[in-house]
Amino acid sequence: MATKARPPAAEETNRRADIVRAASRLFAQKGYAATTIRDIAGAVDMRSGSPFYHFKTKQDMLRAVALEGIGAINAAVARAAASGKPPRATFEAMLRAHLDQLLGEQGRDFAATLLHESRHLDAAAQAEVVALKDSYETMWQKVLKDLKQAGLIADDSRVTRLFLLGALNWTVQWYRPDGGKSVAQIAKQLSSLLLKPAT
Amino acid sequence: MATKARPPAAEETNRRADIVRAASRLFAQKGYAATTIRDIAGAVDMRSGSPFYHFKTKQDMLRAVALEGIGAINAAVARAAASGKPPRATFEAMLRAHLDQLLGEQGRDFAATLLHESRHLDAAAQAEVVALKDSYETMWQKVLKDLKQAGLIADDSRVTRLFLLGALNWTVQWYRPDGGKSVAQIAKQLSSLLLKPAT
DNA sequence: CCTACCGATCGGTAGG
DNA sequence: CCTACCGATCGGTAGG
Repeated sequence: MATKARPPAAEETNRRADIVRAASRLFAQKGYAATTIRDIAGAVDMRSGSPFYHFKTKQDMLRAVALEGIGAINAAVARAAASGKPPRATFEAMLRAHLDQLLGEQGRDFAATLLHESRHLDAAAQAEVVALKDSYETMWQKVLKDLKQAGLIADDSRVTRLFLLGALNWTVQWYRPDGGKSVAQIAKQLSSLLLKPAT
Repeated sequence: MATKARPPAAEETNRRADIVRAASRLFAQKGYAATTIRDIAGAVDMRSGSPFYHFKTKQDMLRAVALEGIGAINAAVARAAASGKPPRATFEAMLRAHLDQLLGEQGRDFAATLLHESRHLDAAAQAEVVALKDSYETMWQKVLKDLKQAGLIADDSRVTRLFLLGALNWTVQWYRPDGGKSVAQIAKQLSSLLLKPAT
């Protein structure tokens, strides 16, 4: 009787992923509370009762979206942070990675849900997200320290980091993909604003 | 028959203001969609039907909160902008004024609702808010120009302004009044981060 | 994953 | 401003 939990069939995980993606878009657009199970079901051509075959509650869907959001940002920025380049180049690569997740087609609905709807998570899920966010911020703390040691920034305190993340996360409110600015340009501009010019 | 609209009695406007204040707190805490008319009524000791004596719809309450929010920020920052001091001092006074509205007890629920719930406004009300926001941003555009002419900042472009407002508005997410930092200290720190040191 | 459904709750209203 | 109420909608479930 050495039964292990059977790995889910490909179709099953696909349908589940479909639901999560549809939920991320609707949560990002209308907000969690204003999004209906029927909205989500309709977006993936199911009837209203069927999403509950994949998720126990609506909150579990939000949890899945938020965790995928912070997970993707974490992974992308971690990759940039580990590039082994000098501080300024590493910093700019991290800015690009973060903005790619927030503004790019792949991640933006997950990121927007993470940023704006996390308060609707229950306490347990909120704690999960906070833990991942903390480890995320540690990466920024580290580059800021490196930048300071390289003499590229005057202050690497907590508040500086929060200003930086604020400027980054606020782009969600105003960035339009058709606005003529690329993510790379925006990253470069923020870097110039914060760091001393390369002499 | 020269009847003018009778000015509302003091009690009437007080009760209305009570509702708006209670709504601002609940919208800020739980979000617009998750806040119930019964929540609001209960917070001002009314029965569930009574708020509709003062407002036609729930959306009208949101509109009142949002307009009061942007109005208060606008007024406070305009006062600071008109101080006639040199650019750096004016800039710092504007930072303090903005942060006072976002983080101070008076304005924070209105500001949070404005920042996070405006998408639930109908198109007409949204246009009203956007118009006020535009005129608000113009004030920042002007100081940034003055700062550049004074050689205190390298770039006064639109994106710089949006980074600045992002750093400011994001404070709502992390600032705790009991955290040991005053609004004035935070304003000073942001000013130092963005402007060249006074030589 | 669908059908059929339930109890709860919601924004809003009529009449006083 | 309250009482009493309405139709609509919501998250979730039983049974297949």
